[in-house]
Amino acid sequence: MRRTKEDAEKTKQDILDAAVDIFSEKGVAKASLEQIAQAANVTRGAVYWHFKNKIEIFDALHERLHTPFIQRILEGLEVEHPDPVAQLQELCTNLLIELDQDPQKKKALILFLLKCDYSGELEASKAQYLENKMQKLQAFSRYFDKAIAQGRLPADSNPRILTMAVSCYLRGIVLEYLEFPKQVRLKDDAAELMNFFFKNLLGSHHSPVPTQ
Amino acid sequence: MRRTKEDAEKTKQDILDAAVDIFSEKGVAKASLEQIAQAANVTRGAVYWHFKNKIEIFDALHERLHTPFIQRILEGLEVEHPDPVAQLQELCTNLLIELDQDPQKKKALILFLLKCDYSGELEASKAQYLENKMQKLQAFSRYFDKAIAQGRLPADSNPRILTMAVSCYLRGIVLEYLEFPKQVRLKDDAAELMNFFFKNLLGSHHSPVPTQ
DNA sequence: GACAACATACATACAAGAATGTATTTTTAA
DNA sequence: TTAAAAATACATTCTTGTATGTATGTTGTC
Repeated sequence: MRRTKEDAEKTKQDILDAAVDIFSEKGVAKASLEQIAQAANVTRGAVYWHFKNKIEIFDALHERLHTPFIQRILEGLEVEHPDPVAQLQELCTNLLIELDQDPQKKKALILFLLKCDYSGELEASKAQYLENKMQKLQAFSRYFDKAIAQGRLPADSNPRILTMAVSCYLRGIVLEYLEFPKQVRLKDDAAELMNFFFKNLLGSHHSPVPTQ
Repeated sequence: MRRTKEDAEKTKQDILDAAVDIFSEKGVAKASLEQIAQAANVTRGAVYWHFKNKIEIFDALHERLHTPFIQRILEGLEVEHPDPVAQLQELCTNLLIELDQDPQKKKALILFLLKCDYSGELEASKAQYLENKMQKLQAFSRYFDKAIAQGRLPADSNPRILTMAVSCYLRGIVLEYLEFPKQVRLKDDAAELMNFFFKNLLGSHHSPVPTQ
């Protein structure tokens, strides 16, 4: 059933969309290509035409999620902002609130944080995953570097620890939210959670010395 | 090949130990009982004698890990301590440092946090998992309740948010550590990470009014 | 205290289902 | 007409659960 190029591209996206559903429903390991094909209203033949195997589908989804996310963090670094730490706080809060409002993103994140493990078949994908994580950490770190250059952070603050702390805290919140949405209502709690965390770092401009 | 009761118990523990290894190597979903049996130097017959199926093995491991953990948190509540929040901070720090020093516990945690998903076959286990998590949250919360009763927390602090925040932060730290031990060196960083987090809550005894 | 009678602790063998990858067709756009 | 975009068919591989075999500990009984 030869289709036009646009049809083919749509089929491919249908397969990816179906994969998100099936993966997050059954878990990546237990999801079969037959199930994905059915959910996309095609046969396994179509799936194998567009993708080499399950791993390639997974990697494609991973990219589709991560690219806009890292872009978002980097964008903030371009903009001028009086207080980089406050900016980072806003960014984190907004990311959480937007997550709460975007079911698509939510499903994809559930998949990558809860429904997959990087053992065995996905081990090769782990390298890419780590690469992405490093990008994220570096981007976070640059917010703190900016703040330090502006003398806006307490003298005793350690940017490496701060970066790690933010990253861990965010990950923990997202996980708890995805797993137990009834307990963690991001819509209401995101701002307060972030506020508590950043309280230490704001306001008390220890040494408001201009750069240099 | 009837063995004595002690032999049988040892076999059972061997199977559980092997299961930890195989599960964390291949992931729970992809691990086969044949692989576990081989790692334990028995046949699948022995495995099926001691456990109904893979899920029962998983549940047994889960219990073996969680029971001492929750016990540990509850113990702290029995002891008298001048500052419950400082006590909680110590507890968290210690838990992290001990984790770094206990390869067995580490492997088990990797399994439950990174190598399994609760879709499909493990869905029934999720209820138990949630039950355990609730116990943990309540225990954490009781530390803050104590502190509030003693007037040792800032007036504007919200115990629900605090509990959530601690829980998320801990989870994030443990995850990042297990996944990237090279980046997060708990031995060196645990105290500082915890210190940063609790800084807000200590020292500034807003209203040191005795109970009532 | 010896010896049936039974239960336990496994090992082995087998049948059935599911999933994968590939080979082969079919249809139709270019 | 030829080659892309699938559908279909097939062989193979894994796993699982269960059924069955069997050797040995254990227990009650005389």
